[in-house]
Amino acid sequence: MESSDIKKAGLKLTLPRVKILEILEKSERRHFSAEDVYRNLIDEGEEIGLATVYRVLTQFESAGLVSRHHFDSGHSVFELNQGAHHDHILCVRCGKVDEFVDETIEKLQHDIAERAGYQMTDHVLYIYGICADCQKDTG
Amino acid sequence: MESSDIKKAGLKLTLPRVKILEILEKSERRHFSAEDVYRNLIDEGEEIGLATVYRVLTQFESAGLVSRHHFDSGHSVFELNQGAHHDHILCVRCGKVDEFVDETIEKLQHDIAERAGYQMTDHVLYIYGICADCQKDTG
DNA sequence: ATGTAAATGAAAACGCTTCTCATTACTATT
DNA sequence: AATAGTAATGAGAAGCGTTTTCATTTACAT
Repeated sequence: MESSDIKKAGLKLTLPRVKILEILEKSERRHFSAEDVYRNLIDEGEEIGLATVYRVLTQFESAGLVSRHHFDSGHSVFELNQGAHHDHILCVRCGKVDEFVDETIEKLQHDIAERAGYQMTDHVLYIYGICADCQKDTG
Repeated sequence: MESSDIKKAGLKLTLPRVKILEILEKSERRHFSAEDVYRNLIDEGEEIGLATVYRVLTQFESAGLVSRHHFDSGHSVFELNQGAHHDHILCVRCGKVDEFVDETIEKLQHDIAERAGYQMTDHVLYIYGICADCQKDTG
């Protein structure tokens, strides 16, 4: 994933787009809200508007560079598309996000869709729970 | 499910609550947005505010009478809790909602949570696709 | 009947996201 | 390197679903 991907997506190479892609790539974090990205930009001294962040993230999504998730219903979370497909498991206490893959579940979903007469286009699987750390904290 | 369930939930028996529960019960529809419920009330000549609809649905959710889903990220969808747990498969063209249960997936989710050190509290599984009817319509 | 706390309706506020529009910047062409 | 033409940007307003506020009304225990 590099700036050339921006051009491949048919988007002009502009500072906001390059900076936003950099933030998604360089951070050890993997999941960002638009606000998260915006604050990172401000911290780096970049004067990029929140509207632009939303626009660029949406364009990146259309281009297949990032995925958008709706973990908790309140706001969107963006994640750079790298590595294979995976689902998410989230801590309802601390907000931690882990990832997992289960081939059996993947296959079963296709089977279910087929049996129901649907041509499957996508799926969403979130597991919510209390992570190991949070279980220790409050019993 | 009857009005007595409202009392059991520790809620006073009021006209808005009774009417809303009625709508959820009587309709052949199973999934309602707050707006859907509100419009049904208006159509029946009830002068109940949208704020009340939201409040009552939220209370019903806390009481375990209804479940709230976030199918498409835009708005919440409510469903009366009756029958067993099930997941949803949705048509991205016409918005149809079907339901399914898969014990294997249910079990695998628990296993995954356990393996990741999480104490599972909930899960969300939505399959998106094009339903049989919509496949016919546009090929 | 009566008192008290809970519930309601209307409107305002809210948080996240998108839109508007005047200005700026990128890229292709000369 | 200069220019033209289109796309991208920033700031603020608007949009949308939802929640809150607050004065008024209602249900329920006494």
